[in-house]
Amino acid sequence: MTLRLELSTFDALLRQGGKTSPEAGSVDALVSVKLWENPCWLSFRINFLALQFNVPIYRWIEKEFGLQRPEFVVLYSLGLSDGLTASAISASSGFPKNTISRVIQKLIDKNIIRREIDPADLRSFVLYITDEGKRIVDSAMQPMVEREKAMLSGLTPAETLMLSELLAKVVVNSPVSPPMINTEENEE
Amino acid sequence: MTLRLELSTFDALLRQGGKTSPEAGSVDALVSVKLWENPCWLSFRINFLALQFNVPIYRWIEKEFGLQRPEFVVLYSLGLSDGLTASAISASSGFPKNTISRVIQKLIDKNIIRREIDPADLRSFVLYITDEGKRIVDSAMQPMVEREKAMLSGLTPAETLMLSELLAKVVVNSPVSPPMINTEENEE
DNA sequence: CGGATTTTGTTCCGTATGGAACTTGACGAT
DNA sequence: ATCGTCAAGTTCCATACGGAACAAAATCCG
Repeated sequence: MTLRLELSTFDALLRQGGKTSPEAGSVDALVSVKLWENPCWLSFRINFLALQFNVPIYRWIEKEFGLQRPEFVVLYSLGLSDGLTASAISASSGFPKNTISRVIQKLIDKNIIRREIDPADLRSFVLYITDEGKRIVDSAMQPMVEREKAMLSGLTPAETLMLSELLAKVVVNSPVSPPMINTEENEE
Repeated sequence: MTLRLELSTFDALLRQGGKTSPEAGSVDALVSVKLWENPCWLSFRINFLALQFNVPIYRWIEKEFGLQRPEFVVLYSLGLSDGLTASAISASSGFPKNTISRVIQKLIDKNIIRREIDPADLRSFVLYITDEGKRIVDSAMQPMVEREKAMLSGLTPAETLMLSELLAKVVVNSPVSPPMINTEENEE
């Protein structure tokens, strides 16, 4: 139990990182607290930004194409890399296998994707996007990119590039399938 | 309609930002594609990291304290800033009001938070964390911070500080309650 | 080879979730 | 004042979600 949690000045610095504009009147009071006085600054900022992107985008996609989030995730994945298996999509997206499976059925019924047996492995299927599916992904792409641009509009190009690099580094480095090792006490 | 979407080399640069290690054998194939060949690099990286943090942490919290995500979010919010209203928590967390409302009831039943009438506004209640609630937040804090540290372990302190600043800047700048303006076509 | 183990995808089922309608109180205008 | 509008919370309800158990095929290994 050599582990010690010290609230160093550097941690405080991290937490308050970027608190350049002291007024910052634009942001909600509680959001301010969660931004600047939060030991878990990373997870708040990440989750906040994820919501900021997802909620409007997926609401729009639902209204526009009648597809809900996991459906579109599968479609988008195939748009990026056609010919995937269900488990590959599940692994990369974080949705459990059964959700992906259910959603694949729906997409096949809607004639948005297509499924072929993999002769090499009779358990799994290979999924392909149809023309209709391609059309949907294409017309959804621009609003999504625009939304990202809007979110990044406060950064300079250099800062944006830096952010991109740092996030990628964290993703690559991030321990895969984190087992959430039982920290200290494990009384069951 | 002066808006034009050009795939400049800078966009490509952004997308591939930080692709320093060409081998990068550790990361899943589809994850690689979504990282490096994705027009929506921001949303993927953000969502991926959010999952990377949330899934193990909330699984652990559920097992350890019997609280599910929105319950803990309410509790955590009060831990950061006691004496909030339901709507403030809803706004800052992104969960809809009814979910927060339901969850508050549960937490009151479990004697983890407490509710008082706001004499200034008879519609709303002010919420306070109880000693039991404080105890839970305190013992959950360390694993959460540890998880963040683990995720950031690939960055130098300087890079971590930079990431903190950039994320904060994006959060502050991010358009509040994005209306998802109907981009171009709006045929209904 | 042949039985144990792992992997892929599906089905079952209880429950958490969020949209919509509703109640009650605050507020603003004429 | 009183009406119309808005804001805070609650309730209702359909459904999307994910854990767990499952069938079938592949893989491992003696």
